[in-house]
Amino acid sequence: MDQKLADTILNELEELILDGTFENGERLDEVTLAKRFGVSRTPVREALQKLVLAGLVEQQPRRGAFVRQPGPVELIEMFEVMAELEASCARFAASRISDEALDELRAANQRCQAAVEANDADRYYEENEVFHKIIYRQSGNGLLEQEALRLHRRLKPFRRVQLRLRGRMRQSMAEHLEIVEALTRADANAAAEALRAHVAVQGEKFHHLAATFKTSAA
Amino acid sequence: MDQKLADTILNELEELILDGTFENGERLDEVTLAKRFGVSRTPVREALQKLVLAGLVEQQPRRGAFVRQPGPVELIEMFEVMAELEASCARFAASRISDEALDELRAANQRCQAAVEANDADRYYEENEVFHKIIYRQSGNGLLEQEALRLHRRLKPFRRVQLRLRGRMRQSMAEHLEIVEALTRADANAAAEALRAHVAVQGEKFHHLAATFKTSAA
DNA sequence: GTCAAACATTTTGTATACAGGAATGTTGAT
DNA sequence: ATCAACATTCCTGTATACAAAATGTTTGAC
Repeated sequence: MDQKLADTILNELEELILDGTFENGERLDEVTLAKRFGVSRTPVREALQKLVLAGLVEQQPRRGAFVRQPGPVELIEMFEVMAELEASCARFAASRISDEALDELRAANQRCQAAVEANDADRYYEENEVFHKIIYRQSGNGLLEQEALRLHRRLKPFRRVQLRLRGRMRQSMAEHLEIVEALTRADANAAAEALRAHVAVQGEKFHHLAATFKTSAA
Repeated sequence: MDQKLADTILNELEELILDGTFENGERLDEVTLAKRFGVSRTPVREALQKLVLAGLVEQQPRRGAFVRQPGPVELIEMFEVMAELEASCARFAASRISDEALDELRAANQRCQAAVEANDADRYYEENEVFHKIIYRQSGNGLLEQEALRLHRRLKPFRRVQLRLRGRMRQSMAEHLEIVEALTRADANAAAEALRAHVAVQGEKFHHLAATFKTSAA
């Protein structure tokens, strides 16, 4: 039924960090967490180790583990890499995508369109995710797919924000259509370029938004 | 001075796996490893967890940890992703590389040339690594650099083999020159394309070599 | 009053002890 | 002889105990 205790702790902790429940530099005390989850320190330590590997937590020897929310620079870097990874997925997918997957892509896109017309940002967000994940999968490269999913997940909280921008959903839709078209033509370069631009715009929009929001220091 | 025990174990284990000291499906018994390294099970477990995250070890719940050498399919996938990552590095580096780094690149290339003329494969291998790592760094994206370094390291044992092929060093050199030229012109697409091809060829050569070597099953 | 040193406290890192599940071997029946 | 059920044993996962290091506090000297 349930997996290892350490894994459940890992998931919960990850959620708590991504949700922003834990502040940025906040210290993650092992015994406190252990008590909070009602387990011993051992599974907590395991979870922390993995979070370090995932980049969510920084560990200083003999000092402890600290939440490590990405700063502006790292966010830009993550969006840049995301754009490159997705471009690569599109490049491969252009020659490898199946007809069924192309249909699924179009279907997802139509659901996106419906969400735009209903002005349903949540719905759009969900279907957009489906759209992108199909392309990851259709890269035909399991490793690339994994890496893309990993970073996608990491960027989730930040990507969501930029949909609030006026007209962003509509623009995003147009970009989707261009991507599908390029994939249909099996034009690897065009597909890669379209997806790269699509994601890069997300990064820029987010950056813009963050700049307007924050008056606090970096 | 010395880091955590668990980290040294991690490094040693990683080395042993990459060196092929441990067979593919080989089981990694915790107590055996603990005795071998003269420590308790705790740091060994930590190291194993991290190796799982790194993809070198597979863990089945309540069953144990097993060495997970990549099969032919995964190797191809890794080389493909490596090519894409390096292409991305080149793309960014084209506009971000410093003049000093360009000089270093040319210098490394000259040392490569010297190694070719001396027919010194080991020397070439080393300088080639320097060459590539400069480009990773000059992508100006720390995350991308890290990812590239990670996969580079993972592919190390497999990349080395293909240098044995007749004329490969000379061909590789020519490709290096093309890369440097594109970077000098700040031509992002050309640089990306050149590096992608350069790495892809490595993958193909390796694949070719593996096919001729192995009569054993996959 | 301030600075420094020693001590106490807290917390990480490691070792060991304990519990439950999986695999293997044995025994009995058909 | 083969198969199945059971018992034993081994190993993983978790808890706890111990050691060392770092931080904070108190006390004493200047």
